[in-house]
Amino acid sequence: MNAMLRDASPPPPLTRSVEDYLKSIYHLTNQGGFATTSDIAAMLMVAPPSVSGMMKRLSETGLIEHVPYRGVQLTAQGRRAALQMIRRHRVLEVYLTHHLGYDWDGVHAEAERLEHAVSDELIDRMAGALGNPRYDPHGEPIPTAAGEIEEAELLALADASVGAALELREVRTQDSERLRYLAEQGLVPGTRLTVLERQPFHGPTIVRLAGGDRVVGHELARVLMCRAVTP
Amino acid sequence: MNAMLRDASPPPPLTRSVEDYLKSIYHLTNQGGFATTSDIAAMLMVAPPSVSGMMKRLSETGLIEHVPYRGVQLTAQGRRAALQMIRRHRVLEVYLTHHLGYDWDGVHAEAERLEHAVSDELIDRMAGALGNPRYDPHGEPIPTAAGEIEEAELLALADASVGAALELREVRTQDSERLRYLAEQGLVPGTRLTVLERQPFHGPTIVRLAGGDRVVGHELARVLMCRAVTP
DNA sequence: TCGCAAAGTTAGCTTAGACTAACCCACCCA
DNA sequence: TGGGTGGGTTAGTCTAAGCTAACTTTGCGA
Repeated sequence: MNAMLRDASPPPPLTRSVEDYLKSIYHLTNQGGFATTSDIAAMLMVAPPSVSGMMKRLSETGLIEHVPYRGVQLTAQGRRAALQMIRRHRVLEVYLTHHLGYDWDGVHAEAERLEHAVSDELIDRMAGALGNPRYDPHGEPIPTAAGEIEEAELLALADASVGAALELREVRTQDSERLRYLAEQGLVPGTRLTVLERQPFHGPTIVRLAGGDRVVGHELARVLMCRAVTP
Repeated sequence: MNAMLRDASPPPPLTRSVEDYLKSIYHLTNQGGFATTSDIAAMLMVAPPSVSGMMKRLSETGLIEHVPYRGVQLTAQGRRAALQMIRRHRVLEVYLTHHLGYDWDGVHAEAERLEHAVSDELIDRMAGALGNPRYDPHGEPIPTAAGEIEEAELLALADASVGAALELREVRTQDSERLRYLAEQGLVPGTRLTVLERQPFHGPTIVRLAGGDRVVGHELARVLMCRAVTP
């Protein structure tokens, strides 16, 4: 209605829903490109028209860029908000595992709810109590309070060539059973490994760790994200 | 509609708003009697008709007993839910002060938001890490996980008779300035004191602590809740 | 005891965010 | 090149929870 008034009011705080949408869009566009309506809908378990409606509101408030029938991308402002949520989530995951005895695999749901309620002050205090960790328990980088995030060149173990020396950096699943199994096998972020062999036709990858050799099926090898290292 | 269906579905989780209303009603009816619409409205900073609307819903779901134009009281079920919220709030306050460096007076707002997002498991872990404390930083009793709360016979310092030997148990204010001032004076939960003198006409109360004598104005003496002790 | 002020309630509107049903656009393939 | 088909959007409904305006009830005090 009135341009003066429009710009005068401070930006309202984001709702829980908006925070969730921004986070999803960040994850879906992380490798570049657009996030589609149906991908967002699947990730948040809502119906596609709910996403269309939210996309309209978010692009009106300048958090995303929406190309109808194509998809959406975050604006700089939207990206900043998404990274803040990701920082909250990952700091919470580290804090809950290190200080309150949560398992690597049970911490996600708790953090998912808390990330909408914590203040930045509390997150910074938790991070401080942990010595400002750079990675969460899954190995994913934690954005700084200033909104910087490490962009690592990662490749899935399933795509690594035989002979490569790697450090396992991220485990891209939240599934408890898979996480527990991988931890038993010694496959946690930080582990060094060498690719010994790969069977064809989506067969397993055989790797050598400090603790011995492991046979990793194709499905799991696709979620084990690694960084090349010099042996 | 259908009695079979009505009882078959599990009770839906309470919304944030409902949790806040139940907590307010608990506090307002703690000394017995009814909570009135306008008291609840003032405590939650909403308009009275919003309260009337919510009272209707809450009595339909069996959480409160509503006597129109008179007020409301919690049912057993409502009281259980309210005590759970109070446990969450108070455990959070202790945890944030003891483990994350929050001040006695700055912790309330953070706990107010977190109490709606934490799981009971997290609260129990926090309580365990603290050695299952019985009182929060204000001296208020923490309900157990089973929903039991200590009902203490407390009297305000302003009402205590001269010569009485007391233990300060609760400080019934959330105001930062007052809390800071009282802490400086050594007036925190657990402090032992003797009433030396009281000036008439709402004048100050003079008390003796281990650390010396203090003059406490009437306004503050009304929020300092004490328990009689044998000297 | 009667009237009026204060308190409580009802009626009706708003917003966020979900849903279903129905319609539209883009693109692949024959 | 022109259908289909599948994914995206629009239209319209629902619920929770807030609001204001208009009403009813209660109970105090003249």
